[in-house]
Amino acid sequence: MAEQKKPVVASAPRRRRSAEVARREILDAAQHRLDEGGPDAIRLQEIARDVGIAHPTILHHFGSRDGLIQALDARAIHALSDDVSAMLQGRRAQDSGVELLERLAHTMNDLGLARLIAWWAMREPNARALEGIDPPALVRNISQLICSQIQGDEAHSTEREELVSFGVRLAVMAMFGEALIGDIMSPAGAEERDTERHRFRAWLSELLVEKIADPSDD
Amino acid sequence: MAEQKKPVVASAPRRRRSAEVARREILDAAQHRLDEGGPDAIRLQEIARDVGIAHPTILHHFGSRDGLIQALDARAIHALSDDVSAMLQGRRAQDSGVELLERLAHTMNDLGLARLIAWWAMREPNARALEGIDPPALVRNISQLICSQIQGDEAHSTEREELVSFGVRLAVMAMFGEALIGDIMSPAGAEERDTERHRFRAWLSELLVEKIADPSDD
DNA sequence: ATCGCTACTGACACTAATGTATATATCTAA
DNA sequence: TTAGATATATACATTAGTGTCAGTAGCGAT
Repeated sequence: MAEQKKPVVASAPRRRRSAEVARREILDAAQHRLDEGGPDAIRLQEIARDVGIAHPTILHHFGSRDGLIQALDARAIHALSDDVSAMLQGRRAQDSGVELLERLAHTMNDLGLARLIAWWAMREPNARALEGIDPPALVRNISQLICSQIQGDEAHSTEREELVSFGVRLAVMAMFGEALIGDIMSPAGAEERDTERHRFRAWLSELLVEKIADPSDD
Repeated sequence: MAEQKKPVVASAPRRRRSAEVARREILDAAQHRLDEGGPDAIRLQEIARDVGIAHPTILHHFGSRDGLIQALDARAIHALSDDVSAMLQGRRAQDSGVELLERLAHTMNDLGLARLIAWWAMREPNARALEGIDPPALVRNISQLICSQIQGDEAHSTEREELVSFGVRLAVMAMFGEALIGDIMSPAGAEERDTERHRFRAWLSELLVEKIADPSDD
């Protein structure tokens, strides 16, 4: 009974990925959509079209749209974690502020972290800690990690602690802002804009190192 | 034929606002929704319920959901404009960096400007200049306005111009970031958090004034 | 080779949100 | 008081987007 309708046109030959690869491709496409058009642009059908699959496949891999978004969050969080720990292991940050800022800028921009964070922040009231991953807490912890790393093992006063935390906070804020609205703030063309941003970061790192290394005020 | 169904329960007595008041109430509610739950939370039916009206009334006043959002944008832009020009007229900003920052923080936070800007930025690729209002351009222009105001009428070198623009840029970025993810960065309770933020702003303004007033480097 | 697992698909059901049509109530003005 | 204008309501249409289901096809293992 109920004979299955045969498609009139032969459908394109099916490509079968491993589950892992499929998940990665889907996440990449979703990330791309988010970067291009914001949260509203994360549509299962669109993402599926980008990857070249049918949208139920996404649901097969992630369970639901929300599952996909959670996976997106989790991936970004882990990327940030790895990034930061690599950065901290590599060198004592204090003596090369520029590299720290550049690295931070890269993570915020190219990995699309700034957009994700901003999105979390907007949903914050209902921001649930998903499967053990609490993005806000992790960002906070990471910034504290950087603070302690900069301060090293030397004994330090409360004022100095605050000084360092303000410095890190400023750096994070600035790089976050740059990633999100840097384009808005600088009117120049693409090429010029890049060098301008580099100079801005260099200027900022100098400012920070100066201020933090020599707490001459109050 | 087709006799109109009479409502069984007497509906609440209708309150009739002026168009202006209605628009304002609706915009307020929409803004509130945006602040609470992010862009996705801007739902006509929910907003209507908040105001105490039926959702077609919103469509009557704004034409469409998109019209509502554009009105929201426009209102925020004008608020920012007014805010900034008032700030600039009031005093030469250079000698009181704190007030400038506080004012900026207020606009970003309480007026919900940061969220709107972030939202624009996310949709940026397709960000259309709506009915003569181009939010990114306006933000950019305003920051340039501040720059010129700070620099005053004195003759100034290119380096100094860049210095000032970097300073303003940093201030805007920091206040923008604070408004969006300030909560994430500071773990403390609400009371303590506020004073912490004030101290951060004070610190930053000092930093900026110092650096800009005395360009001793490079 | 063929067998089983599962990635994948097309068709469809369901929901929720926007938008439309038309009637009604309230305010202002004469 | 009446008349016009319009802010508002109810009911419905439409669409778009998520999620379900049952069947298909590619790949690895025996």
